Amino acid sequence: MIKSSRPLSRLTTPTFEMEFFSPETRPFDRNKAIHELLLGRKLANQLKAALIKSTGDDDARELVTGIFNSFSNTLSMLNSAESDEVSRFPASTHLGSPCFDGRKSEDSVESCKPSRLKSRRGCYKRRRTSQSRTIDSPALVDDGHAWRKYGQKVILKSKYSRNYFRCTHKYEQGCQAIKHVQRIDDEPPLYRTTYYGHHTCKPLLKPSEVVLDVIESESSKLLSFTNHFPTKNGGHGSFLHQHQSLSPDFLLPSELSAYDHGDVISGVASSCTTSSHSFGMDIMVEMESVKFEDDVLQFPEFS
DNA sequence: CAGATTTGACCTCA
DNA sequence: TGAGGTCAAATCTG
Repeated sequence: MIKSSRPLSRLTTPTFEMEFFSPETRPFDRNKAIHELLLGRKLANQLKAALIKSTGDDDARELVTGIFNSFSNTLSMLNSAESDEVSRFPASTHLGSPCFDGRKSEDSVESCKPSRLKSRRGCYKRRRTSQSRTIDSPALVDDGHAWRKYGQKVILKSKYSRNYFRCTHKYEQGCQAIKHVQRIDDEPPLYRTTYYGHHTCKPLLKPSEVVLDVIESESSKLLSFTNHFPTKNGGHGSFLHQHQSLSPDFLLPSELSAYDHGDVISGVASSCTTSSHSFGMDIMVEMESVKFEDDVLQFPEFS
């Protein structure tokens, strides 16, 4: 049988890629952006210190503090693609629905529906007042997770359609994380990503491994771990904000120079803690704040 | 051919 | 009742 050609409507409908990856809005270099933000924050902090010393002007100090916090918040957004601030579905959602069984079982859905049309009745519930976390960004940010698009919808009074994504591992591992992405502005381009649920899927690498990425510049060095790693209390480590309060006792010796972009470090981050920002996300930590002992990453401030 | 995307239909809820 | 969220068949892609 000859396959029917693609309907005209599909040809005329802008694809997600066309809509989101126009030349002026192609994905940006996330690491560079993070580095620039860190640099900005550092400079704001220096300015604040200088102001305190010289003028003591409260207004100026407040302004600089605001700038500093703004940098921190943006960094936090970039790093916590998935945080535990991210929503939970209501207990009844999906898990409580008659058809939820972690699916992949397209068959299992089948099992709970006598006929195709009736089948969907009651098989899913709309999220209601579940918490969510929204990030606005000038470009699409790769949050390090594998997403699969499952829908697209024209939104009333909105120029751009909303795109719906679920975790690729939804059916294999029952991961309930989803996100909605919508372009909300033209000039400058602005994308709103709303995350619901959190990733419960396992990382791609072995739990004892993290991929190290070294971001380097004249003023500072950063380590970026592009995978999860386990913590003492069974969670996953994260280093949002905390590295601001590091003890200088742990200034990094030469060990780190032995590691380079993309290195895989075997071992366990033995002493990091989970915080309100603590799972399933990329981890950025200032180079000076970690050290290696017997190839084990040490995060002293959490010991 | 398996996995991803598209898109119309269906469903829930305000 | 209709806007928005999800499903799933059809289609595409690597």
